[in-house]
Amino acid sequence: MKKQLQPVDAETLLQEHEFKKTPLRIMLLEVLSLSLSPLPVAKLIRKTKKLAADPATIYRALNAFVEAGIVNALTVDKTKVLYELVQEESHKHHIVCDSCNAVESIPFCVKTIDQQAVKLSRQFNRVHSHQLAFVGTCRKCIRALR
Amino acid sequence: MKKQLQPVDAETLLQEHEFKKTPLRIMLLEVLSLSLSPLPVAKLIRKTKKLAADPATIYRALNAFVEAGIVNALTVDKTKVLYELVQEESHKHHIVCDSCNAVESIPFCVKTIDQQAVKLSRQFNRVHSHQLAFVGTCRKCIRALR
DNA sequence: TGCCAATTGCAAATCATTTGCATTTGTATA
DNA sequence: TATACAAATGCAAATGATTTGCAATTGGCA
Repeated sequence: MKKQLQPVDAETLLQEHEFKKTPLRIMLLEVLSLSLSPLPVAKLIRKTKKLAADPATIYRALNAFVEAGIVNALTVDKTKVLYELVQEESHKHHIVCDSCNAVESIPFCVKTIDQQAVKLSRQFNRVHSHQLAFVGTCRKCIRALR
Repeated sequence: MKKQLQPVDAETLLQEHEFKKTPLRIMLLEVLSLSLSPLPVAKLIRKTKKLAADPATIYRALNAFVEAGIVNALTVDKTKVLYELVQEESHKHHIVCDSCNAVESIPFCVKTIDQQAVKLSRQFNRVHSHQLAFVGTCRKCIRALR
């Protein structure tokens, strides 16, 4: 039942998306792939501090990854953005501790989420709120765009 | 079946929460209560421009309302925060157009959301993504806090 | 090896939001 | 109705994360 964490082959991933294999980008993808939960930029900066990369460079890399669909940016609230590698497997949702910021993944997609999913998360016993927003394109815009 | 929009009694609401009944705060609550969808700060500034209130004052009012539980701040993504009056009735979720920013409410709570809910939204025909995060307090923090 | 575009570092710019502080305003009470 | 005090406001300045311009560096390919 326990899922084995397999480090993604960062170099291959970069190559597939026509990115250069730079030390920073490789390390970013490795850190993300080895993390059990989505990470904030601050933590990514710390985890790559060996490379002493400029924050601007890290932001640029993350934005490029999100744009390419390699990485998902999860906005928990105004000031809390977390990055996670997009995994082949299931789309994930998350539960965040508003005290220590611990993040746990809930391996259900919206389709099947219900109170059960929350209960299944054993690390939490109080859920104060949740935020859900779908993003898409409305008909008016689709018409206007063509 | 059509829901009638009833303007909230802003003054009573303010009084109940021990806020002073100032013109700005009254108008903010009225604008929010009359809106069919959550509104960004920019729009709230425009809708209250008669009062020529300082943005700082509007932010302060909104934060106070959120803190008091009168208003809900919905974070769609990093740079898109929408405010809505908390209504007695059902907890709502939303679908946002990433092109024109139109927002539509989905009158289902997570408990019952599934593909059906998305289909029921007639204004949209492409849904690119959705973000869901529960916020709560994990056991570790609850233990630490007492 | 050499070239060119992608990536980076650094500094400066951005921009929404917050904060400090003096002034004004709402409300409770005499 | 007048008085007093905390809440609310306006204004200007600070904040702070993220972005951008630009010159220098680096990775990948001929």
